Amino acid sequence: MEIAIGELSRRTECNIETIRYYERIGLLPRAERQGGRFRRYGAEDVGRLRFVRRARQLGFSLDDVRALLKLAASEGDGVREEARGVFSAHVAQIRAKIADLQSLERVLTEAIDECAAGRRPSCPLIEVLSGQ
Amino acid sequence: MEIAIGELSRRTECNIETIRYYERIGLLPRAERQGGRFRRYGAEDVGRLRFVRRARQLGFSLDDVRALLKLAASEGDGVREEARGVFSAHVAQIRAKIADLQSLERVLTEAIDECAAGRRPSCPLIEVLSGQ
DNA sequence: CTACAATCTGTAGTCGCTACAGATACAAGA
DNA sequence: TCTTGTATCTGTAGCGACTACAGATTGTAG
Repeated sequence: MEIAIGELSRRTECNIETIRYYERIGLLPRAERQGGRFRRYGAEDVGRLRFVRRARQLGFSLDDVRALLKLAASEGDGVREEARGVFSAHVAQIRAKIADLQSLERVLTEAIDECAAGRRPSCPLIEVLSGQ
Repeated sequence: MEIAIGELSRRTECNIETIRYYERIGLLPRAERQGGRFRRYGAEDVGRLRFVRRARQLGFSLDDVRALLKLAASEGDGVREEARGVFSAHVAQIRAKIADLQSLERVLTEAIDECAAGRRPSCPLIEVLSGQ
């Protein structure tokens, strides 16, 4: 199986420009060129890029993805622990982000409710921003 | 009251570079210069920049902040409704983001638990990324 | 007089793409 | 044969919201 970049893009649902970008930053290995010009890919490349896309969908940074690719390629007892480390750290970040957003939501919702109540002479939304 | 940029930075807890950036992109008005060189600020500038920083802490984009600044400066019946529109749209975005992150959290946590259970021969974390 | 802090302008870097411009190669249709 | 269209190529610039310099200049304290 030998496919061009357009076909790889279709199969992985990854933008062509993004594929070239990943190659440029060294996340993907440099693709072989047909006639020194056109990139050619095989089954392994499809798998690797799908892996990358899936990790990105799960919110991992490209640096994380790099580490995970390495782990996926290596074997041994340490792999599980290391992968668990990357995943746990990521989940911790996500939880922190969720907590942040929830407290934002609370403040904003309260201000909107206050505004809807319409008791105040000036707009409570603007007041929230103007300070305590 | 006439203060320099360093003092403004201290009073608003906003980076000096960021203040200059805000001026450059037209979010803040161009500051008067003392001797044609050093920026000078007054009480109104402190208030405005605090407003901006508070809005940013609440997650509003700079474009939103621009709109909110305009609303805060204007008077009339429309202000409340317009402010409510900006706030509601923002809350909706935050809720969507929270939902996204929660579903990420679920997927990741399940994978980690599966890994901890240790029933599988290969690492479930890597498998999650490798696709079904 | 000298040292140091504060300020100035302008530019480049961050992250993860995305969108061009302009060149080149190849196949199908008139 | 010529034209049209598609696919690819490289290289660069843009997004948002800063942040971090370099290198110049000015103000203040000892």
